[in-house]
Amino acid sequence: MTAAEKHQVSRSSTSHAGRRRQGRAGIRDVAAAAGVSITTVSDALNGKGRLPDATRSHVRAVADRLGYRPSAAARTLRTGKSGLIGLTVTTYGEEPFTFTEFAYFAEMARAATSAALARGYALVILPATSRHSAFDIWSNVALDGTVVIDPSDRDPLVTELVRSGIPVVSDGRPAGNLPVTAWVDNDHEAAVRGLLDHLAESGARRIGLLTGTSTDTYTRLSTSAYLDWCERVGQEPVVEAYPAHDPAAGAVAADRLLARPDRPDAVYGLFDPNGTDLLAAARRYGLRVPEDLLLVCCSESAVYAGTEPPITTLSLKPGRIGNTVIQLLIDAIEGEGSARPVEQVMPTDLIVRTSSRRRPPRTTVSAPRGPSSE
Amino acid sequence: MTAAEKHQVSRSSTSHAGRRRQGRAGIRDVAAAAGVSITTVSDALNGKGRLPDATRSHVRAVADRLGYRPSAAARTLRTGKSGLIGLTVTTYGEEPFTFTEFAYFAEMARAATSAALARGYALVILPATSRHSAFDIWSNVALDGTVVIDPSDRDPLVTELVRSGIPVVSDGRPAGNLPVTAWVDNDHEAAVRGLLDHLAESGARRIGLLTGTSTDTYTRLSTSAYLDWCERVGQEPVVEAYPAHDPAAGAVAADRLLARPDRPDAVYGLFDPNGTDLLAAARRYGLRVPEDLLLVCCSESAVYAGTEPPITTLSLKPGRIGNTVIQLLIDAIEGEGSARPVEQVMPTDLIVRTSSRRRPPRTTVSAPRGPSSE
DNA sequence: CTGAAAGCGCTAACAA
DNA sequence: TTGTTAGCGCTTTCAG
Repeated sequence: MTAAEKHQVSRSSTSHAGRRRQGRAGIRDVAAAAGVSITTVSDALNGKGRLPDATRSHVRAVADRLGYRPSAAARTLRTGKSGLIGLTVTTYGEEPFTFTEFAYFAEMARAATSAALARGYALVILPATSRHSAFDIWSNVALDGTVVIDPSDRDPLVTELVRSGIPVVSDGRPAGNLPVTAWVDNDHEAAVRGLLDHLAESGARRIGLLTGTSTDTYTRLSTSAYLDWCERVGQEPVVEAYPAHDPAAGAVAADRLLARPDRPDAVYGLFDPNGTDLLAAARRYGLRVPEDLLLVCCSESAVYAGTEPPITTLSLKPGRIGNTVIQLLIDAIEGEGSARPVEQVMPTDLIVRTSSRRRPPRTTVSAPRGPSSE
Repeated sequence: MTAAEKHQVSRSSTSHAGRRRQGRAGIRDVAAAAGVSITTVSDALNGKGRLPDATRSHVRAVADRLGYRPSAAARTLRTGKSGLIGLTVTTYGEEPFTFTEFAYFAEMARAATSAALARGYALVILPATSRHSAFDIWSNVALDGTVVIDPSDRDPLVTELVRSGIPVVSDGRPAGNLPVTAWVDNDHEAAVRGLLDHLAESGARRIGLLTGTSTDTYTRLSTSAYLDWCERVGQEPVVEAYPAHDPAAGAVAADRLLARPDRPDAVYGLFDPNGTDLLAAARRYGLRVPEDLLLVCCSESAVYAGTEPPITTLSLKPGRIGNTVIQLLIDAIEGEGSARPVEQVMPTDLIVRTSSRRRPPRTTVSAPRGPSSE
């Protein structure tokens, strides 16, 4: 084969003598078909350079006709940006993504996905551990940045990511002094204080706490805020703790709390299922809610609007958090690494429902009671 | 600069004369530091070739010491595999991922993520539409395959993906004759027949259906199975339909169904929130469940185990579906495209609870009733 | 305004 | 057994 022949062949096909006819059209194919250079094709398609509109639209038409799709891999290699953001939850160990269990994760992830997409990025769901299966999936995907939900103390994953130079933003303030790029968290202490005040205003004399045995920041901050509040108002703390991972344990702990001799007349439950469990326990002990027992739990679940009675919840606004996390991360990615970490504390929402109102409005009580209590 | 000098420089640094000192170590840096060639480094790290164990471990040690992370982008470009699988839900329009609303998506996505990770792939969450923001995010990420949940008729996204040669597996059978690589779906007709039989066995004389107004496959198949069943047993159909997207409409429809002159003594609701809505409606009309009204709805939500009374649900087993979808997709990706499409129909589970049992067992009734009925 | 050429970092033939 | 070389498909200076 002469040089000329070779040249001709590599023009019409994709370089290697004539084979690989089935593969998608490449940028050279488009260039050849449009009668321009590959540079012009690239510029035309990316809106770079200053080509005449005629050339631009011609190239686009040809590309369309050939069904040309630029190779993301090549673009990533060349530009160093993949448009991909990792998302992981490290709290609850191996199993990837616990969003089934907690509405918080679902909403947070949804908002984060949405926010990322709006800025041209996509989320990749990754496992909590660095070494998952045979080979490390983390280093198999080109990430522009990573969101870590609830990083644990001295999380090795975070450390490694940061060391390898990729921005990391965490949902939940990092516990040890993890070198995250930025973090977003709720003001858990203010939230607990606020809701305890609300319960006290509703007439609570002795407020109990249903908390977890683990040492994550959320549990720790919330519990100590409760203890501080008790000390401030001079109430003896009434606390039951259980391993939050275990859903069955929650029901038992709820029961235990209401079985105590110093039974509280109001309870705050830190975790999503606590409301249901407490309500069931109250029913078993013949306690009316809210007359005999005021109830609040931290949850994003919609079910608490429909229980009997509806239960007051503390919402952490996970959607807002997910969105903020993504904004900070993308800012860091695109801002060429702006040195000092950003910390953002966000407010919570107490959604007050019947379970924590001492006197529910007459109207809603009498109307539905008619047909239901036969 | 002489050729020799140039050679020397490009050995010690990363190719271009001495600059770019801050970037992560590349494969050449490792090769230089270990005193071997880059091929040897590549082989040692990937377990390819047949190097002496000494070399292998030496190279690994050096790579570790330098904090070497291989470039996923380069690997992807070279090998043509990214290890990335797209995940999208097209049913409910623009908004990416509706997993907040339906426990089905959450569980399906969780299982899919887990299954993919176990085989060395990660999931990327992508929007339903091809043209999302300014530029097309779909063509900005290198995908080895895609999972599409509930593709709509002649989905342009699916068509385009398939045309560009990437395997697509759908959760839910494709409606038009979309050219998906494979699909997985429940046997919705058998499920509906089974649950109607169950209701009839529990004593139902007139079973109503709460369905949707949209024409997706699930709604269509379930509704027609209901109508067929009615015809077979000689019951006049009692149907109320509402736009399933609108949560408020569901409650209204539930109410309408129980307000009819030909009020059913049993109801099946096709969508997740129907159980709660029907229960509320029943209460409003003074109907006891299950004594006056038998209830079943299709849902993955755990709340139905805790309602008063617990409600029988039809589970589509989304976890199993998510897992199967991923297996089929990865098989297609790694199996070099095995021609003919694979169709997989999977069974459902009817989780029978109090709401559809005419006579609940004595034991579970008397024990808890003690403390609760003061 | 357009084209040629140089790689991005890696893997896989092919040589040595 | 190890090293050399040729690209994967694209973007981006830098000449024309």
